[in-house]
Amino acid sequence: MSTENAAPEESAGAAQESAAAALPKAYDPKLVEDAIYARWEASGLFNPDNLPDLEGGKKRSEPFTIMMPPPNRTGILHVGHATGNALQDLMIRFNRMRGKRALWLPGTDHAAIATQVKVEGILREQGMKNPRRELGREKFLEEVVKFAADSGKTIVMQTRKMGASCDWSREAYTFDDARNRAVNRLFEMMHEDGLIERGDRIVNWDPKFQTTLSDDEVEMKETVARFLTFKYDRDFPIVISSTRPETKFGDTAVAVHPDDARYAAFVGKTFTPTFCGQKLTVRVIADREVDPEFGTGALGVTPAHSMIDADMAARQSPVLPTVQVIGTDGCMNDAVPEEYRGLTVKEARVKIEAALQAAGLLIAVEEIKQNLPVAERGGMPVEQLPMKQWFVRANKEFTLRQDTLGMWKKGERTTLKDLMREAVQSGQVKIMPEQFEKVYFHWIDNLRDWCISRQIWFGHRVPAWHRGEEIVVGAEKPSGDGWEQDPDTLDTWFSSGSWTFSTLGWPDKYAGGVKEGDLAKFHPTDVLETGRDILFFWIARMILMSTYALGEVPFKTAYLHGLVRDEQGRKMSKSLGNIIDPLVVSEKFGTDAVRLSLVLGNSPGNDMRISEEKIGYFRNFTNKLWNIARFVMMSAPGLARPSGRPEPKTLADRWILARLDATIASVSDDLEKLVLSRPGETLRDFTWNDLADWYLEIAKIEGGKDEMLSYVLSAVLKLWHPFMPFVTEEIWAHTFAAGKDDFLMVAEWPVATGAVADESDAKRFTKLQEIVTTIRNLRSTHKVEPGKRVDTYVFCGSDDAFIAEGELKIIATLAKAGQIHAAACGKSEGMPRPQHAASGMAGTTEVLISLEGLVDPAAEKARLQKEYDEAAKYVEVQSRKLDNADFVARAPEKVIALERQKLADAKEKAEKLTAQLDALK
RNA sequence: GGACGCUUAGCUCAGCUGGUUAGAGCACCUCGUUUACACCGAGGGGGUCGUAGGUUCGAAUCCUACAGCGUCCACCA
Repeated sequence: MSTENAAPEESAGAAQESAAAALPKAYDPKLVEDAIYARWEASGLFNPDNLPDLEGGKKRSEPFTIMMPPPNRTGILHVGHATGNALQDLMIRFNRMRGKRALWLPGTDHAAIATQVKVEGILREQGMKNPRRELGREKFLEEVVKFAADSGKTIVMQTRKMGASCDWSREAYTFDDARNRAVNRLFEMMHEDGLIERGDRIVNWDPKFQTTLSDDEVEMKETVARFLTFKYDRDFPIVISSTRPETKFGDTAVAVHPDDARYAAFVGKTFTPTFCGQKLTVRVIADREVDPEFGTGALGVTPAHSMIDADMAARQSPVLPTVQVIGTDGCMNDAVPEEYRGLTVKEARVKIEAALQAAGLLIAVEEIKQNLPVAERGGMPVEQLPMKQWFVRANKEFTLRQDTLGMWKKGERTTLKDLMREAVQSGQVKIMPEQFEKVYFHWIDNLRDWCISRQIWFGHRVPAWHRGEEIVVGAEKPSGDGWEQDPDTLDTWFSSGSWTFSTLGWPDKYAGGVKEGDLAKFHPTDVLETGRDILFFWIARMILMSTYALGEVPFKTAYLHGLVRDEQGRKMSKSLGNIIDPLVVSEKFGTDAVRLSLVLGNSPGNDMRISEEKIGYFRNFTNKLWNIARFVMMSAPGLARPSGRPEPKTLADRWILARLDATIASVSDDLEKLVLSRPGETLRDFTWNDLADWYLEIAKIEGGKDEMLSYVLSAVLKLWHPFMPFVTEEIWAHTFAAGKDDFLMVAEWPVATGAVADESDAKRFTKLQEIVTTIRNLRSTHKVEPGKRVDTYVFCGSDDAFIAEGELKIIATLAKAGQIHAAACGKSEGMPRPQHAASGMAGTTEVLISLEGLVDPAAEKARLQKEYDEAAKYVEVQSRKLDNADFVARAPEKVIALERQKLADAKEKAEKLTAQLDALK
């Protein structure tokens, strides 16, 4: 890794110069990105097992692991994926350069229902009416598998385009054989522990896609509903209300509040009213959940079609019977009178209202706002139906297995809910941003049993076998004849819940509670970075699965990014036409620019806005860095890979090294803490302001900067690499790379070497900048011709650092001053003041430029007067503050000293401005 | 109904545990073809930090209430 003894300096320099000249003036990402990615991939360095030892031969020991949230194989990557990729690659590349064994494991998600729905849609567009029926299970699945395969390929290609340094040799798919073994094993274990059971419960049913849904897949949509107040029949003594009269055929009770005097006499009695031609058996029950203020204070209880009613029914003794009146097709079933059978719920609702009206039973109709449960996917209404399904029991007590790792005590009684809660409460899993932990706990508190069986075809088949009434759980078909595998598939989140450990070899690499291979090396993972919208769907379920199966958390930190919105803050959607396709903008502006625009200004949990304008800004920045490199290559003929920190020769050298050190320290510290936006901003400020605008300009003046420029540029490239890998790697190849196989990607992260500029250096440099700015300002306001050099006089204030000859030359050049007359504090007596001059203040330093005739004396006077007024006002404010006895008595010594200094400076400034004003007369 | 978050320059946002004469980028105005960069450089204008109280020597920063916006959860049959 040493280049010190390369070619003789001169020829190396010449080569460099011509190389720089050969570089185009503008960086063109299109020409280099694909080739760079191909070289990275070919190097094998994405695989942590191939990473080189550290300097001094030290082995990499500490792992750093991220599991890529597998994108759904439903199409193409969107800007949300690109955001995740940029953030994860940033963390991975930083930690790789820091010397860790960095593993970023990629993959894709079969996404069961989402993919099947997508393919059904495509087949319908192609003319099929009912693809599932027309094709049959086997043929239909072939179509889905084919689609998923294509989609998977596209996604992997797109992930490469984004520059993701993930280990493709370990790529996983949620629906491959290894993941299937994990799913089956988990199902068996949980079944053995009584945590998975088959039961008759009320489930969410999607009549359109003909499948159950979990609670999290159901959303509430506000709608206007007709709220009917009526009686079942003339003789029934209680008036009830409902927005869904069609379900009343399934009523088995009327519930009232136990303290409601109006109905107390009826409680416990059973009636047999006839509702729209159907004889009901209705018990009047008391339940504290009933709100006596709402409606009539009495409600018809329909245990078959409402989870809440079902809960109420279960609390009764004896338990209320369940009468199902709606079928899986979303239509009234045979349990209702003939005239209603086969009607959709909507049709039945209208018909019943009319019937009640005709019979004189309808007392009132009111339009009310109501939240209707609809499918998260598709938006169609969801029915609650009683069905026999498989459930994960969140509240069931069980005994922790003996072969878990013992982060939780083996053999103890617990519940899945408690495991999920404790993982975060104990601090073993940290959620960023922290406020999401509350949301997480709240979700756990409200969690019901999780229905995991789905009636769709694409997915992991439930590992259970039926023969008549017999059921056997297991991946293998039981011996004997007549066994049929359960036709249902598992909720896609059941399989993705095991993502962090199934991808590392579980269960094969987990014998008797001992982790082996990758599982031992990389689990628990370090960070799980994903969108905040899947906190419940996925984060919570991974914690559940991992703590249950391994007794170990899946990751130490869950980092949740917000939604990416358009520049007006709207969600991106096809219908709005405001979608930003990461690949399209990468093509236009370069991948690095896209990545920067997704990382800078992005804080965990908060939505962020993105626009082409913003990406364009970062494209400009990549070009800026490119040109900084071009400049360094041209102006430093001895450019070479630095072996250590060079010896600074001038004030500017000491200053830039100190600034670089501070930048390295701050950027490293932030990235360690997973603060990802601020370090990018810190770096940008350093690169653009300190380095390009000041140091490089000074380097042109001072010269002899080969070592300094080599050192600073190489550090800057390393610091930027995790943020914008392509342009930095490309520059590296043209500058410091020892050969084709020497990648910046595995260069070691810079270390702050300790401040080299003391406080007086920093102060002197700041003063230099202020003086330059003041002169430029004077020239600009007095419209001095651009090329014209004017004599300049600088009178340092009482607190100013001495300005040396070398610095005067810098000031003169940067500010295009002519001769500079300068005097340090207390040495200005002999120095002449110009006759005709424009004057200004750089802090307490007076700056005058000699002018033949002022452009506008009145304007100049007004300008100085304004400046004086501000200074005078500040003097007043500060004086008042320091005259305040309470302030002087209570504020800390340091603050008081600081305020005194500010007052003194302001006074000095005001005095000098007074003199300047006088001189104008 | 409950919880959480946001409200700082025309726009997008920084301002960590209270002490800056309140910052950046974009946009805007003026000037500039100086051999890294016009995907650039130099200079400039622009904010009583949502409102009202409170704590404090001192509040954009802490507390309370209110308003507006947003998100999540629950859901009254």
